[in-house]
Amino acid sequence: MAVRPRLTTAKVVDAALELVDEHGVEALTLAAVAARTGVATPSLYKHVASLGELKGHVGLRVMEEMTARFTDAVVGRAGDDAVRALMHAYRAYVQEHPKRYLAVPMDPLHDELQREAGLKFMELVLATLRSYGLEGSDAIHATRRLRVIVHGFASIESSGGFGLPEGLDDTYDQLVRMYLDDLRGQS
Amino acid sequence: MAVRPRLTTAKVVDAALELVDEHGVEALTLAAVAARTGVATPSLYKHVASLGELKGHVGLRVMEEMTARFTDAVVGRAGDDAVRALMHAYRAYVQEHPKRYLAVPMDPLHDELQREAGLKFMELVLATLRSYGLEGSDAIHATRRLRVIVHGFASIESSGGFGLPEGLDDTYDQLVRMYLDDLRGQS
DNA sequence: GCCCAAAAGCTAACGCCATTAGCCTACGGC
DNA sequence: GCCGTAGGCTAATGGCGTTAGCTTTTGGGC
Repeated sequence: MAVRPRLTTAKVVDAALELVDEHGVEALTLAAVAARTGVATPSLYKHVASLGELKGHVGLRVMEEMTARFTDAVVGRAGDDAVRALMHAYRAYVQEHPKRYLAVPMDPLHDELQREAGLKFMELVLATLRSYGLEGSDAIHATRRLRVIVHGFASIESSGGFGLPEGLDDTYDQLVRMYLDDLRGQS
Repeated sequence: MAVRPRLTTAKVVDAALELVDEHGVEALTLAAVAARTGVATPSLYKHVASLGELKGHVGLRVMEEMTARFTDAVVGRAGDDAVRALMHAYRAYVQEHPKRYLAVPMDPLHDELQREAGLKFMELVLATLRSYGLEGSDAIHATRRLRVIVHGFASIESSGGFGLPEGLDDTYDQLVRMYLDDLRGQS
C-alpha cells in the first residue's frame, strides 16, 4: 500500500514462467529472473522469500491455469463425453507447455502453498466422474486411475520419452478407451 | 593399468547411489561424493567427466538393476501371469528405492550412454507380451500403455503424490486388471 | 506543504558448488 | 633402476543463493 511498486510478486512469477517455458525448470534461477526483470538479484527478495518459494509459486500458477482450462473443457458435458474432454484437454495443455508441466510438483497436497489448488483439481475430477455414481473409495480409486494414466502419459511425452512420436495420438486414444471401458465395469 | 587405483568409476557411482538413496537426487553433488569417498572434489574428475555424466551413470545403473530384477520376475511365466509379475515387480522395486527411481531419466533413448539399457528394457516388455501375438504397431501401443500405467503410478507414489497411502494396493491391482482386460481386448 | 516511516531498490560480502590448471608422487613395465 | 603415467593434491575462477546494511522514493497524516 505504500510506494510505487515497480515490481510485484506476480510479475516476478511471470518472468519465471517465461524462463521455464523457454529453457526448462532447471534454468529457473534468481539471477536469470533478475536479469529479465531489469533488477539486481537481491532485490527479488523483496517479493519472494527464496528460490524454492518462487518455484512453489510457479507450480501453483500452472496448476491453477490447468484447472481453469479443464473446467472449461468439461462444463456442459457428462459421462464418457466429459471424461474424454478432460483427458484430451489435459494432454493438449501439456503439449502446448511441455516444460511448464515439468515444473508442477507431484505432491501438491503436502505443500502449504499448493494444497488448495491440488484439492480443487481433485474435486474437478471427482465432479467429472459424478454421473457414474461411484461411492466412497470407488470414487477415490477411479480418480487415482485417471491421474495415473493422464500424468503417466503427459510426463513421458513432455520429456520426449517416447522413442518416436509416431502414432502417439492412437496410443492416447487407446488409453482413454481403456479407462472408459474399465469405468463402465466389466468383470 | 598403471598405479594402485584407490578409486574407480564404479566406486564413485556406488557412493553417488548411496547419496541418492539417502537424500534424493537433488542432493547428489560432487562435493558430497568426494566427502563420502574420502577424496578431494577435483580428484573425482579422474573418474567422471562432470556431474552431469555422473548422473547419467547413476541412471544407467538403476535401469540395469531394474531390468535384471524384472527379468528374474518374468522368466518361466507367460500371458497374464507374466504381465502381472512384471507390473508388480516394477512397483516393488520403486517402493524399495523411491528416491533412486526419481533419478532415472524418462528419455533414455536420447542419451548415448543409456540408449542400450533403454532398448533392453523395451525388449523385455515386448518379450513379456509375446504370447498375446501382437503384431507391428499393436505391440508398440501395448508396450506404451504398459509403460504409461507403470511409470505413472510409480512416479506419483515415489514422490508421495497420493494424498493418503490408504488402499494404494487396491488401486494398483485395479490398474493391472484394467490393462489385462484391455489387452485381452473387449470391444 | 512538510515530514517521516517504510517499501523497494542498491552494493558488498559470504559460502557453496562445479570446473580448470598445474603440481606431486608412487608405482609397474621395460 | 629408470621413467611415463595414473591418480591423487592445492589453488584459483566464476556462478549461484542468500544476508546485511545502506539509499532513495513516496504517499499519508499533520
